Amino acid sequence: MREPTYFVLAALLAGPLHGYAIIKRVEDMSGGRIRLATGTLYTALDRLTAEGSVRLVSDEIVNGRIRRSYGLTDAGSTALRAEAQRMAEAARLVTGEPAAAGASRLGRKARTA
Amino acid sequence: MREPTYFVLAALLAGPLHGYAIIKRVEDMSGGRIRLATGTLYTALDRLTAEGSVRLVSDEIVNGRIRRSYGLTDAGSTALRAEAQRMAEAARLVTGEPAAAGASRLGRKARTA
DNA sequence: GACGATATGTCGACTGACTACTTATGCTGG
DNA sequence: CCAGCATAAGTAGTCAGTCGACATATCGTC
Repeated sequence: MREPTYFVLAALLAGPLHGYAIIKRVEDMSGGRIRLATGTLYTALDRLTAEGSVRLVSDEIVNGRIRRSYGLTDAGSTALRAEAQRMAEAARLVTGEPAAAGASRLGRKARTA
Repeated sequence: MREPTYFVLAALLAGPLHGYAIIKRVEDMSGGRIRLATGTLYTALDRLTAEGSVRLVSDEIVNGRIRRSYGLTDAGSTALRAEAQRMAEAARLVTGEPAAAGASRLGRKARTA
């Protein structure tokens, strides 16, 4: 899973949002670092919907225009948490920080560089 | 940076390795989860060399065949650590774990979303 | 001598992200 | 009053990176 996809799912953790709101939320969550282009967002939403990580939760008409809200499915939530675990472990390999609880003896930073 | 690229750099953290050794090291580091295809590895090494994250450190002849060893450059090491930081932060958004080491002495800040 | 491990490398296909563009409304300032 | 910005949803074309398959070569072993 690549970063934009990950952040789209993460943005929906707290509840369903519509497209534009996802863009804003991701920008906020990432400290302004990640700015999803609409092309990235909507193709990602289509893909995530097709694979069952996300689902369309509402289809309202606001000001004469459609507003689609997307939410995480159980599968999406599970996939997101699994991905977060993988990322944390991968990061630990480099940062040398031990796992918070139940640390598996991953070698600390090697002295030899 | 995508996962295979990240692991190639991470494998070189402890010192230079040749191509096949990188594949084995990555498999080991990731608990068998990541198996680099040779196509992925050698194109990644070419790309990383071109962008200055990796450099060819030796060109030995072993058993009549060339063996190329690659090592991290300072730029590569910096990029890798920066990436690990980003990944750790992104993971934290989902896992909800606070920053592990170094956070304790700062004293807990008020809840920042 | 066939096969698996070691070892390096190329090529074409595929996925996902990016840039750029389109359409449309509401609000605000000059 | 209309220019420009924020909001809002999308499409099309392109590009980068990964992957599977293939090619080649040596060494040990069965």
